[in-house]
Order: sequence, then C-alpha cells, then structure tokens
Amino acid sequence: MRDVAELAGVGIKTVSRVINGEPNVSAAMTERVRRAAASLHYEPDLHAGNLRRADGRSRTLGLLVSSVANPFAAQVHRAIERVATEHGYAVFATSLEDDPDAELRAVAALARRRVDGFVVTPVRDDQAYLRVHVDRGTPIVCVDREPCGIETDTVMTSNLEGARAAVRHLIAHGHRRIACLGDLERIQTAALRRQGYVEELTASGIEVDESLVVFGLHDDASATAVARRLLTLPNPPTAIFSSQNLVTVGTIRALQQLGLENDVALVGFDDVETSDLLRPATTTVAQDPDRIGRLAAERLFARIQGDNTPPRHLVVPTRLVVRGSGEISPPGRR
Amino acid sequence: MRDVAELAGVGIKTVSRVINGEPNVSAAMTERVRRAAASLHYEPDLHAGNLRRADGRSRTLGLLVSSVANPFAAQVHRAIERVATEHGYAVFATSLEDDPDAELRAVAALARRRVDGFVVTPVRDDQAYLRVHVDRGTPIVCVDREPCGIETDTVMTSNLEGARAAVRHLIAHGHRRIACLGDLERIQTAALRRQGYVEELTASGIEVDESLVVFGLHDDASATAVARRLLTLPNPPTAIFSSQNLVTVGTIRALQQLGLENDVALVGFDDVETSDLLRPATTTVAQDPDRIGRLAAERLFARIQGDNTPPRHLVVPTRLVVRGSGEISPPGRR
DNA sequence: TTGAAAGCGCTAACAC
DNA sequence: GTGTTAGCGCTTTCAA
Repeated sequence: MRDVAELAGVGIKTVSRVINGEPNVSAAMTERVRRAAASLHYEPDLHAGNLRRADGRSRTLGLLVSSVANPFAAQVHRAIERVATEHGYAVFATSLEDDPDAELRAVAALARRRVDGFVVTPVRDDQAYLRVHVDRGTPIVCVDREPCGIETDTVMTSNLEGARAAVRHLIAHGHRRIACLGDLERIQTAALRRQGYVEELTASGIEVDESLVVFGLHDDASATAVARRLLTLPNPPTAIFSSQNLVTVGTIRALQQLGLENDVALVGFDDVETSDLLRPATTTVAQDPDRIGRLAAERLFARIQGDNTPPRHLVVPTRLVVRGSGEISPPGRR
Repeated sequence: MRDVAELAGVGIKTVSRVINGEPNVSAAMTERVRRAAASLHYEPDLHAGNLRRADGRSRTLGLLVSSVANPFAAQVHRAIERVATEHGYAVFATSLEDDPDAELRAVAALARRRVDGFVVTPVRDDQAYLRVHVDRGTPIVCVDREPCGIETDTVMTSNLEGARAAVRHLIAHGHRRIACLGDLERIQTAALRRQGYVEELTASGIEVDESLVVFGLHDDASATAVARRLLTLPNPPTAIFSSQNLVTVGTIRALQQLGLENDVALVGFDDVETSDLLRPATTTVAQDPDRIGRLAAERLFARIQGDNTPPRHLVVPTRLVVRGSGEISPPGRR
C-alpha cells in the first residue's frame, strides 16, 4: 500500500480511501491511485485491515460437515457458498468424519482465523463449548442435527415426518411386515427416522417386530449382510424402509443377489444418484440439501448483521419420490 | 493476549512464547500462562501474528473447482483437505461453475485473504495472470486441466489413454461402429477424450464416422436426446463410448427407453455412483480423484516449503472397471 | 479533499 | 528465563 501511495504520489490514507470506496476523493486522485494499484498488481491485505477496522469482519465463514465428499453435505456446502459469495464471503469447509475431537479442533482452527460465523453439523454429545464463540459475537447455525447444551438457530430435514411418510406409503400398499435399517443410532437423524418408523406403524395398529429393526449400519457392506439375513428369515419382511443412503445401496445389492428386487418393496431415505436408472427404480424420501444450505446461510448472515431475536428452528420438508420399488405389493395381495 | 499476560502476571512476550511453543520458558510459567489462557478461552489471532511473523504463512489454501457439489471435485477436495489438515492448514473451496470471470474473482478474493497457495482447475483460456501470484511466492498447482500462458505443476487424469482403453475394450469385443458422446469441447478433458477415441479407432484401422461423434453435451437430457437419435439411425452404432459422467447417465436413460440396454454396448468415462447396481452394470473408465487431490496437495506443500525445481506434470492413470455393459457383443457376433 | 500519527494483536530483535 | 520496544499493513482519528 505504501508502494502504491508512493507511485501515485499521494498519502497512504488516500490509497486506503480509494481501495475502500470511501467518499471525499477527487476523481483525478482516484484514477491516479487506481492506475498505480493496477500496475503493481496490488491486492489489499484483508486481515491486516480487519485488525483496526471497526467492524472487524474477516468476511469468512466456517463450515463443519461430516465430509465434503458426502453428496448431501457437498450440496449443502454449495448452497451456503452461493449465499456467501453474494455477501462477499469466502467459506472454509472442514470434514469431521464423525470424529468428536475433530469438531473441537476444527472450531479452534477456524476461530484462530477469525471467521465471522460457523455452520456446524454437530458430532459431539455436547456443544456447550460453542457458547464462548457466540458470546464473543461469532454466531453459529447448526444443520442436520440439533446441538446439545446450547441454543442456536437450526435447520433440519423433517426426519420424523419423512420416515413416517415412507412407512405410510408402504402400509398403503398393503405391507404389514416392514423391516427398518439404519445408521448408528447415536447419530440423531438415524434415531429420528427410527422413531418415525415406530410411530407410523403404531398409528396404523401394527405391532413393531424388533427383529426386523436393525440400526448401527455405517456402510453398504454391513447393510447388505443384514438385509440378506432378514430376507432369508422363515417369515421375511415384505417391505424394507432403509433410512440412510449407503444402507439403501447395500439393501438393493442384497435384493439383487437374492433375486428379490421385484418382489420385496423398498423405500429409501435420501435420494441415491441415478435412483431412476435402477430396475425397479428406487422410491425415495428426498431431502432438499439446497434449501437447507440456503436457509442456514441466510440465518447466519442475519445474525452476523446483528439480528439477536430468539433462535429459530427451521424444518425443511422431505418429498416422497415414487419410482417403482416402493409400490410393490406384498405376496398375498398380488 | 494482553489480558492473558495480565491474569498470569507475566509479560506479553512470555504468553507469545508459550502459545507458540518456543523454548526458554520455565515449566511453572508455562503452566501459569496455559491456565490463564484457558480460563479466558483465549484463541490467538493467526492473521495478526502473520503480519509480523518471519515466514508470514496464513496456513490457508485456496481451492478452485467446477463445483464443490460435483462428486469428482468433492473427492479431490476431500483428499486435498486431508493433506492440508496434516500440515495444520485450512482450505477455502470455491465453485467456478465454468465461469471464466468467477476464476478471476475467486483468485483475487483469496489473494486478499493471503492464502499460501492455490489448487486451480483452470476455466479461462489464459492463466498468465497467475504469474504475479507465483512471483510473489504463492505457488499454484493445476488439476484436471492444463493451464495456458504459465507453467505450473499439474496433476491430470490420463484422459487420452483412458479413452483409448475404453474404445480398445469395445473393439476387442467385436465392435466397429462405436459412437462417442461428450461434453463441450472447449473443456480440455472432453477434447482429449475425443482424441483418444479417434486415435484408438485409427490405430485399429477403423475409419471414424463423424456422424457417430457428438460433443457439446453439458447435461444428461441433451445426452439422452442425442443417444436416442443415434440409436434410431438406419445403421445405428453397436456400441457407445460416453466420455463424461452426466452424458453416461443420459445415454443409459436413452438405452432403457428404447429397450436396448442389453443389446448395445456402453463404456462410460468416470465412475457413476451405483454403477454396479444397474442392469446391466455399467463398465466404466474410473478416475482416481483421491490420488489426484493428494498429489496436488503434496506438490503444493513442496512448493510452499521452498521447492523450486522445474514444474512437474503428474498423470494419474485410469482403471477400466468391467461390469457388464461394455462386454455386450455386436449383433453379428451373437 | 488530503495527510500525519496512533494503534489493532501479534512476533522479532534485543536488552536484562 | 523474561520483559521491552519497534513494527507488520492497514484503518481510525484528527488536524490541516
């Protein structure tokens, strides 16, 4: 900046004014400074400025997700980035891989970089440690899972209602023996989807057969194994609700291996890419990651801009996408 | 930091020493400072320190990709992040959506945040503007596409050889009328894959029928339309090489619509998620985004650490994944 | 309309 | 071992 000032033959403050578009600079000066800055390829140091700047904004956001490679998280990320860019913000994305310690490390690392706000997918049992940051003026919005020990804005998929819709759909097609597979139950979304399954069965007067409910499946291979076991039971389920993406993939593989893909109904939670190319095409409860990301970012920017109304809890509805696999009738009804 | 010093009853420099793990501090002091820092939830300001620090490292990287929501880019991103985390670095990810202006804006925005290095997927016709940053000590590694107007380290998929392997595979199964579909040809990877197709046909003494080669397809819908047209030609192709992910999806849809999925061979470039669940399962030329990302990050860190050997051009090989769709024989051979 | 001086949170250099 | 002073690149405050 000093170099630019010297080259333009002006004071350093004038350069600052031009760079920041402050008023009270003559057109001639502005032009002269612009030219000098361009010829030196000058880029102002945002962080140096923030040290003294009144608002102290780094124009930077931190995003903590399960993994940036996870398709759902990646779409949420893209939506957040879109809003951030509109506001002139850049986004740090960090993958936690469901590691509670990684959550702490990531928050600390980004706090040291003075992000203006966080979008967090909670992993730990307790997010009370985040209060310090909120108190210091770094707002936090949680997505996909509720935080514990602190009240923040949240944006969540309607896991319960989505699961109920899936099960309701299967019941409407005549099923009463419906299996339910899902992820580790310590993950809140998994627990909620299980709850939705139970609630909907109960509401329809169907007793829950616990032997058909298996959670704790974190990859497709274990889902395949469990699905195969259930499907070869003496009294197998006539339908399956798979409550997570990879679990759905594993379940489809099991159905194909046993040649049952056209005989046992399947509804999956979360859309699998190319669902409609499979035979039968997979009926799913689709989430809306774009909307989740957008809402989370908008909430965060509202907070950054000083909104201090009580925390809001936004729920993004799911959509049942009927494609074929979920409309298979049970044997007795065919 | 002053507050911590005061609370611990020490000088500010002692706090600095403890925070940075510098030697020559007594154990008692260290403990005292640690306690004070913890009780105040002190997080050092990384950027403030960098202003004066000798190496001036922000411990921050910039990544420019087509879209963070693109599965290939997201996996590259994850791999880069993994290496970055090992080095104590955070990653800014930016989606360019193939917009040349976005590339300029993103580089400027990250330069103002003083990233220590860039991983760039070039979009513009010319990357000469990046030289300024390299000259100032901000190294750049390009991935997936070659830059123009500047020599940088590059990490690329072996597009040419991968395409040749796909076509060779189809020829080996008896095909001579092989269609080739692909993305916009101004995207370098698309052009290279087309070239591979042509080279392999030529090498096998098969004349290229230009009416079977269609590029400029940027989404699955247009791919479906084109594939349908080709397949309903009087003398249709007996095999298709679809050289991009979405194009493969569109082609599969066309084959299914026409009921030809078991009659016309298909090899796709880039693995489609759940390729193995389709019927027939899709034979693909799989890329290795994890390796691409890892190599790019390692190259970048080598540069950051002062390596100034001539630019290296790393090529990551593809792998032909045989699953069924590519092994269908032409009608005459059945 | 312009510029000089002070200071943001921190580290480097040097004194004690 | 520990503290003091100067200064990183910028914005603020205030005087010209």
